[in-house]
Amino acid sequence: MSALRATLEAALDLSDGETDHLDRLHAHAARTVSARRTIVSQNARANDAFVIASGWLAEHRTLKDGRRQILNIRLPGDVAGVDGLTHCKALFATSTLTECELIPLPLDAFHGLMRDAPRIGTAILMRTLRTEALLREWEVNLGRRGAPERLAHLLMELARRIEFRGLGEAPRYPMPLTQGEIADCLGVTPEHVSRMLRSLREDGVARIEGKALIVQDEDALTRAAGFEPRYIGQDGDG
Amino acid sequence: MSALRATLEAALDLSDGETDHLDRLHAHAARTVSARRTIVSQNARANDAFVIASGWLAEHRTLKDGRRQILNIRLPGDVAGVDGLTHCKALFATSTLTECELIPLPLDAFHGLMRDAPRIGTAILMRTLRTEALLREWEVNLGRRGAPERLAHLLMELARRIEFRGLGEAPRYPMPLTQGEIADCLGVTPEHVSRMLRSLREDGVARIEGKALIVQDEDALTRAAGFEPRYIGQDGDG
DNA sequence: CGCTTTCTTGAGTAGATTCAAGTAAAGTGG
DNA sequence: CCACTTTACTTGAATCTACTCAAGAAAGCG
Repeated sequence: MSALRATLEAALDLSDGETDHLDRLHAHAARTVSARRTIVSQNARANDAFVIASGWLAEHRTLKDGRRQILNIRLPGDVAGVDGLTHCKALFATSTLTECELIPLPLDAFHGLMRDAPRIGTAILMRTLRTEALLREWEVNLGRRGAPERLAHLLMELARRIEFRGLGEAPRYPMPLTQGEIADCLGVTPEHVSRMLRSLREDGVARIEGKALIVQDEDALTRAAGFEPRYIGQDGDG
Repeated sequence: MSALRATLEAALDLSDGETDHLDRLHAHAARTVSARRTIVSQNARANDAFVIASGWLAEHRTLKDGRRQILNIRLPGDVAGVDGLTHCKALFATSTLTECELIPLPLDAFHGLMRDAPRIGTAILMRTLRTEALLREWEVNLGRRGAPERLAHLLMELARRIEFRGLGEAPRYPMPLTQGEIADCLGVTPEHVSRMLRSLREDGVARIEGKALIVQDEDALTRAAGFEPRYIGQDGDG
């Protein structure tokens, strides 16, 4: 509960009636899901959106021949699955990357919410829309940056988003992704990710150890990424 | 006016008060913009969203060294620039690909709209959110498909969207993009686009002639694209 | 018509893949 | 806690895709 309410209150200054509506939205108890489980399958009909209380999610799509692209990483505080409002069938799958605590928001309750507390509905939609900024950055990454640049960019983006939410601090950030999953974010092979990480490690720029990312030389990583962080933060991150 | 109102009426069944609000939104006259002009620059503050009455727009982002990625193509009937509501500065540029007639929707009027006619505001936001489905498909395209597959996929997507809006019919569709622009959609070089188009032409699959795309063998093109059209249409296109 | 932009085509190159083999790490069940 | 199984990671060599550079042809535009 608090996660979503806190975000919305920062933007809106809610009335009592509105907080009531909001509380009714997450009548359901938080659901704990273990790592690497699929919450919503491609083409399935979703019944709930989720507020992520803890843990990481990935939105991804798999082609018929097995190639997979991760479209977006969702961190604690994000609202995932709002697309269920606008599409009958999920165009992409949503899976846990770590164990997650998810607070379900029943999608059918949204319609009532739009009627009875439109400011909240609008705020959630606009918040979701803000999040989509990340997708465009990923498009640039996939389309117009070379693989090492893409990797550096992904690492910087995650570090910034983690910092912004107070989930970690320089130089050490949580990093639950496997190299295979990183490969699926970047559109490259896992072998290539391994080679690129070795190069970053040997150059003393950054390393992944255990489930942590250690950024040893942030300037170098920023340069390697051509990172322009405008799209993270109040104005960009969701 | 009619473009947006027609779309919304299909979904909503508007009251008189609501159509009034909608009409007030486009108090301003349609603006004609010639081809290859930038409507909104990267990092600029936008004052209006736009309903595209006619013409094609591209959303794109340019890196410091000049590499450019087209993020999305917008066709007549689309609403562009709603992201101005959620971001102070534009994270990407918006430019005309052809001469366009654009109906400005002042962004500051949106806030009143959300208060006074929330159903309309919500409908516009949800419509925008639906459009974002295309971005995810582009991510898959850029990340996990080879260049010829990507090209075929782009052509199929455009053909379907054009058909869906009644702007063209098989086997001949409007195609105002230059090969350089296609390259910027696909994340490849213009030379490579030229080569791939030659190959499609020589195989009798599809050709671009003048400013038209002629799909000679739709099955072959669909196969070449690995095209899965679920994301176009009522449930996906915006 | 001349000028610019767009397109075409070729040859050589670089970046990332594939395939293959082996090592390390993380779970699982006794 | 250990042996076993599985998954994740590493590294190398050969291959292929798409890029770069270069130069010329065609198509638009004033």
